[in-house]
Amino acid sequence: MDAFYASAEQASKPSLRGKAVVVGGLGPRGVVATASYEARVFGVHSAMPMAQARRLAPNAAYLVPRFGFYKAISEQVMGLLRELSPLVEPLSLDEAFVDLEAGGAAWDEASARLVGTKLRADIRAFTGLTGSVGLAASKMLAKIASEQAKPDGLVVIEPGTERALLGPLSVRTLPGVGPATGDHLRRAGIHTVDEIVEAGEDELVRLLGKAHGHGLYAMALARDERAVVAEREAKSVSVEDTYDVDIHDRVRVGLEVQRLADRCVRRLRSAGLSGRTIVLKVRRYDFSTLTRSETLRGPTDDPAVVREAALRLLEGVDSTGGVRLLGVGVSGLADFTQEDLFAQAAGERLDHAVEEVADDVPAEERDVVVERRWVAGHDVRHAEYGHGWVQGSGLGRVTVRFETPHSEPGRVRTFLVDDPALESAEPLPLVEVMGARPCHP
DNA sequence: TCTGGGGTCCTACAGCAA
DNA sequence: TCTGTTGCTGTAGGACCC
Repeated sequence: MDAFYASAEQASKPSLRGKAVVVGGLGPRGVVATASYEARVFGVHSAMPMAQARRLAPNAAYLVPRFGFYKAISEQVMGLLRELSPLVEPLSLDEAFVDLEAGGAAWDEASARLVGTKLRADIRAFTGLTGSVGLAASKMLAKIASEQAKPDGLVVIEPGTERALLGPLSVRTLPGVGPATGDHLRRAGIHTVDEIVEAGEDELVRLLGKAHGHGLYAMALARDERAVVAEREAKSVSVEDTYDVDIHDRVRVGLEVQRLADRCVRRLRSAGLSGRTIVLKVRRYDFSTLTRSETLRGPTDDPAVVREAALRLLEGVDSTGGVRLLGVGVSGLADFTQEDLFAQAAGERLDHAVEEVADDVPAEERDVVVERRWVAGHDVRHAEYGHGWVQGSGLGRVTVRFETPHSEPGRVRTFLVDDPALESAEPLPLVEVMGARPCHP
């Protein structure tokens, strides 16, 4: 999907169409998740600090991501993909590999092109959004093709043309080459894929280590035999929070760690999992990050056990100077819990306590309900004016733009934050209900 | 007002056991 | 019995991806 979160917001809010839209964390330490193509013109891009984005594009619309909304759209798209083949490997909410051969949907370039074209039309019809398709003989090449196809396009890499196409491209095009590896290669005088091939496999292994070296050399030769894997089992579950202001108080750090442990366990349980290794993550005031882990004798999904392990790990961490991020994770997962009867009985008592303490709402969203009731970008309904979305709030006021995915750009009105006529609302479907699979986020 | 959140995979090293 | 090798497990950190 092209600039997925931002496009979904533009489809949902007519007044934002054709405008610069930036979706991401709006707090003092937020980063950009997605920038619309209009915002990219100003130099705004993913992973950029939000503060920098605001300097570059002060007039863009800044919105908090609505994952539930995006997930509903994503499920529709994934449904369309599964009609093509049982082998669909989602990479994220907005990207997936499909093995067209396995589905019998395509067997040569012409049929593949036809399938891709129809898919793009279907995505547009069912979601109102545009997606790009890359068609090639391997995952790596399909990915590169889809990048080249963006936005709103289709690119086929024909068999036999792969090496010539890859050769002049930057090493950064290859999957697995990020900033660090890119720099490493650059210092060795290797800038393009061709130069990787020229350097030779031994040199690459010397530079990057065994696994990475062999892997990258194969990729440079366009050799990629990785299969499309439909069902991937999770290997770890984790939660983390970055705080608006560094935490110095050791007691508060301990409380936050316990909260995170509880949240992590709730996620673990809702996935029907338990795990053996508890991981504590701490990012200090200077952005240095450390992890501490402890492996238990058997897997657990007991909140008290995870909390205590996380606190033990915290004891060995120096937090002088303050911490900006805390995280708790569980790995070594099993799809069962292996506890004796006594532990289970004790666990049940404690679980009860946990569930009363907090529902499964992340801290930011809880704040939203309690303190900042109106979140920029979220849908609302007004008794008199109908459906709209929060454009901004502050100083006891909330500004709402009244429009729906199918209306003209709407008008803006301002209310008191506690106006009884105003209530939060669910997102409206992006495509008017028709046919068998209406978009119903 | 610098730098999110949720993951995966790889490497290196220490300790232990065969 | 001592020593060296090998392989596994646990731990920590780094890179990468969306």
